[in-house]
Amino acid sequence: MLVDDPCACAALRRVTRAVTAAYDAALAPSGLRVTQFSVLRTLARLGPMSVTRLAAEAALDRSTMGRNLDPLERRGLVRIEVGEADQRERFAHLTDAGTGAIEAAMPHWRAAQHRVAALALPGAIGTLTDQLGALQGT
Amino acid sequence: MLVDDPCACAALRRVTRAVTAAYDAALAPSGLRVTQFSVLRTLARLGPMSVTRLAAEAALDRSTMGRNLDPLERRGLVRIEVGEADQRERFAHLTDAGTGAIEAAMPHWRAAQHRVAALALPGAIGTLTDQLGALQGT
DNA sequence: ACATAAAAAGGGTGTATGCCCCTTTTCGGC
DNA sequence: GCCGAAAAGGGGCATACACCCTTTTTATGT
Repeated sequence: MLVDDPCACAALRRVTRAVTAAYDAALAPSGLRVTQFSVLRTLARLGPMSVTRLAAEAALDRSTMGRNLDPLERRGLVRIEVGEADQRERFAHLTDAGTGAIEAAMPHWRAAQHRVAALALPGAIGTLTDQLGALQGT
Repeated sequence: MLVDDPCACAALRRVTRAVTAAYDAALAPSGLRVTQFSVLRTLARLGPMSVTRLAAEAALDRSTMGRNLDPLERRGLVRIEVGEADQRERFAHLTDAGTGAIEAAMPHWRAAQHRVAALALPGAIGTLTDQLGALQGT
């Protein structure tokens, strides 16, 4: 029945779990997961924005991003405010505590980045991301 | 603060979400998700085995694999039985319906494999998996 | 033989992810 | 200026994932 070929998706999911675990372990002292760190970093890079925009930046479902913000808001790292111009929008703002959390986490994140870079050929992940980016929104 | 370098983990998670969505869409006619298809395929390849062994094969947490089996058992694709020699073990068996589900899903899965292979350099995912496999169990 | 260590699984909790439906609010055409 | 379409979000549902702690069962050492 030819079921012995490796599944590209299963392989990718597997390696992603391993990499996520490595980043989460590295970031543990900061109390952030890599997913949460990424959200904070996006807000630091691009400034306050709506949940929809934040979800689009991360290529995540809107409702997923909304829920991912919950623990960050509970911990006071992010503040959610009703949009001024458009009252439907909820704007996510990085708080001072959020900025501090990023700064505290940065060295641990960089350590994880270097650990992964030491294992994978430079640009391997970037190349894959670019090539498979075509699947986005399929 | 140097927050502009792309996060390898975030990039990997993102591309994995896209690939998973593509496989899930391709497999939709069969009513299986790629995660479920992978579990069934492992059972077809290696025969009945305990939850712990199945989790180890997939490099997944034991409790996660236990819960992933629930929907498959509910749909009658997998049967869970208490181990004969070791009564602590729960053996997962592929049912006839499970075998049929794999066969029905195979052409859709192959289509997804080809679609991904057409976008990514051959072996790119395999190479990455091998290189980053060192993170396993860190 | 018995006490203890170790393994297998289950349940609880928390996060991550996406879909669908519903309400609120805005926008566009007329 | 009104009315329907479209967008933003929330809540419900289901899956995916991992950690902890507990219970059951097996293995081990003396």
